[in-house]
Amino acid sequence: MAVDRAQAHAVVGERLRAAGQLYTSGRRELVELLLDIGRPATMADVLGQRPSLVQSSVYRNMADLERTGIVRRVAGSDELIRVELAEEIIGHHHHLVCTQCGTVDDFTVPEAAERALRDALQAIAREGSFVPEDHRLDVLGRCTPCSRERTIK
Amino acid sequence: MAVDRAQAHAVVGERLRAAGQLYTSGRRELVELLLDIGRPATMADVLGQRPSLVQSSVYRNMADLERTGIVRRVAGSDELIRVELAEEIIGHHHHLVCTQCGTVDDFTVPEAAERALRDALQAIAREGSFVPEDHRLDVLGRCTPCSRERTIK
DNA sequence: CTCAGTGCAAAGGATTTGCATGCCG
DNA sequence: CGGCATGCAAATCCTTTGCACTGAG
Repeated sequence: MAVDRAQAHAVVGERLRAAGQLYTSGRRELVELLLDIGRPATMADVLGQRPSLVQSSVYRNMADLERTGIVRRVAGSDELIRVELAEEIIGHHHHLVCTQCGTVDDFTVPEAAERALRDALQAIAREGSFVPEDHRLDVLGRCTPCSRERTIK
Repeated sequence: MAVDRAQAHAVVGERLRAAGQLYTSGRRELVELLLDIGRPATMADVLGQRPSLVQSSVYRNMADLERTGIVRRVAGSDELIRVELAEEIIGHHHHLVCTQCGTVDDFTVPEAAERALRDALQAIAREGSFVPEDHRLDVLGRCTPCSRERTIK
């Protein structure tokens, strides 16, 4: 997924402004970092790679960006908060979740499979009083590094 | 999904024994409770509904049951640990995750849709060095109670 | 008698909040 | 100016761990 950074920033700035918030340098840096990382990042990832950023501000800004629909939370196999840019910005995709180290990576499926999935979900959206907004299809397993390690204990 | 409790307990007891562990009353109570609740439960749910149980023991027993494959973790929209009995016991299903209150509920899709999904996943499993073990298809949205509340702020 | 399991209390780690200050519009 | 954003530190919340004790095989 090739992402036009300038455009990404434009979208983000616009959204924030629409919500009465500012696109400050701290927020810009978060968006920049997420674009760089190219996969769901934990807060530790973010803080580790941008030591200049302050923990509480990062948490608060992520929450703001999430509320504004710029960032979304991603569920891993542990209980750490992971975030990535909205699909509107980085494109539709799914996640490979390592059950051992917790790392989450992106992947896409062929359009045909994607269509089948869409159909399946359509079937779901029916009956209930539950109001569907989104969905997630994750594949759990061992990432490349972890699958190399010998069977643990 | 109708579950035969006696049989469920039999399966659990057997598995634990095979792992050199005991099916104690505390563990039995957890399994019983999970059967009652009928959906992924947080630790708070468990502790709230069984005040006699001790926090640390519940956490430890859940971890043991998870290691033994009797219980599995479920990802919600928050960072709370949620658990449910393995599909081997309660049957294959997917999850409705409320993005507002965090509640997770079970649902199943028609067999045709299930097949389509299976095919889609098959297409995924090929390419990578990632070793797939399991997958999850969740629908995110607003649960019935939350969808009734007026638009928040 | 031995080892797994339990209770209780304390520790740990991640995330959130309070408050004073700085900065953009 | 007025309000949103930031830093720093302290507070919270959930989860994990240490240790002594109990119980089943």
